[in-house]
Amino acid sequence: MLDLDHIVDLLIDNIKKLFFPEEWIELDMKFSKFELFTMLFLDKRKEITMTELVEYINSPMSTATGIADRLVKNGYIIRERSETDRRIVILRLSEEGSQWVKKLKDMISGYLSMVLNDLTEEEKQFMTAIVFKVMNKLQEKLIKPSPGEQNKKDIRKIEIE
Amino acid sequence: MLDLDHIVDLLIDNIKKLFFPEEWIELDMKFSKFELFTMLFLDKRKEITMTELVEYINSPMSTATGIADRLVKNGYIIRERSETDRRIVILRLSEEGSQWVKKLKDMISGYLSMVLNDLTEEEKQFMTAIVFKVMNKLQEKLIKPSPGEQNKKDIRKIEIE
DNA sequence: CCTAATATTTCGAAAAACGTAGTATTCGTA
DNA sequence: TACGAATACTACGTTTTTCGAAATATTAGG
Repeated sequence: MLDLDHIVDLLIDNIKKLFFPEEWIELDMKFSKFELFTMLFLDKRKEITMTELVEYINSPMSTATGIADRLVKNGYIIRERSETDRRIVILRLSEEGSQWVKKLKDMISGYLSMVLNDLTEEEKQFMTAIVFKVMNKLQEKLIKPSPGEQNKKDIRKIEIE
Repeated sequence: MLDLDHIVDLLIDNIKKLFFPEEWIELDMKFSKFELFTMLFLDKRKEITMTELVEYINSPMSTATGIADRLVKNGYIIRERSETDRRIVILRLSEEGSQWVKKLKDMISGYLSMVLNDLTEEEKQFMTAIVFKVMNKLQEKLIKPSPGEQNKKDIRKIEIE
């Protein structure tokens, strides 16, 4: 009844909704995906350096500079130099930025609790178990990516031949 | 134990993975999001017109033209005129395009079946029920968006009361 | 101190999205 | 059956975003 291909199609339909949220949510996406996740990261960490940002969003430094430029210009974040090491730039959310993230997260919470409230206790329990199982399985698989894909990023140990 | 805020954070982490797949999958995303969903739509429908494409990806015509231009140029789709109405352009996947979509869908199927095989029969049953319940609930909520947002697009069947 | 390393910005180029104006074809009707 | 409106797209130019390479500023190490 629910064969794999069918489920894949269903999955794709739902992924599309994430990529085009404006089609079904009243959410004015005034941010690029980089900007969005930068804001979310800032909301979680409160203060980050450019280097930390680059590690998180996995982009070149120059891209991160552009992101910070725009977010500062539009008033969503604050950029200041570290007092102890003046090379380092520290980013924080502005009041407006915090508000925006809060609004987004509230919206997500809203949908989430709506959905969760619709489930029975038993279903909730099963769902928790399933989610953990799925995440573990994926993690496990992804920890050892296809051969030749290891040492792809972060500091490399150089093999001396 | 699993409060709402926690789940939201978890959700965001996982959404990030969808937006930055190259960080955890060996998937060379040579496509923009528009191009990607155009290919997936073509894979499902086999033949589409520009107008149908625009309806699906919800973009201006000129954007769609650009998408088709690039996909044709790179050999993933074929663009031809309708015989019966020469204004209409018909898009189809090329052999290379089909191959690429197949590869992507196979990869998704792979992860999916890996995860599903890890679940017990009981869990699978619960999951199916939960997924449907969740999707229905969301649908139900989204069918009546915030007031003033109705008749936004496409033709609606009007309920006569 | 002076050189290397670190942290970040600047600059310029390329790609993507899209508004507006234009072209080609078909439809409707008089 | 001719001709203006409607339809289906494309072309062009601008803006935004990403990002490589070179430049700048600060700190660390010997």
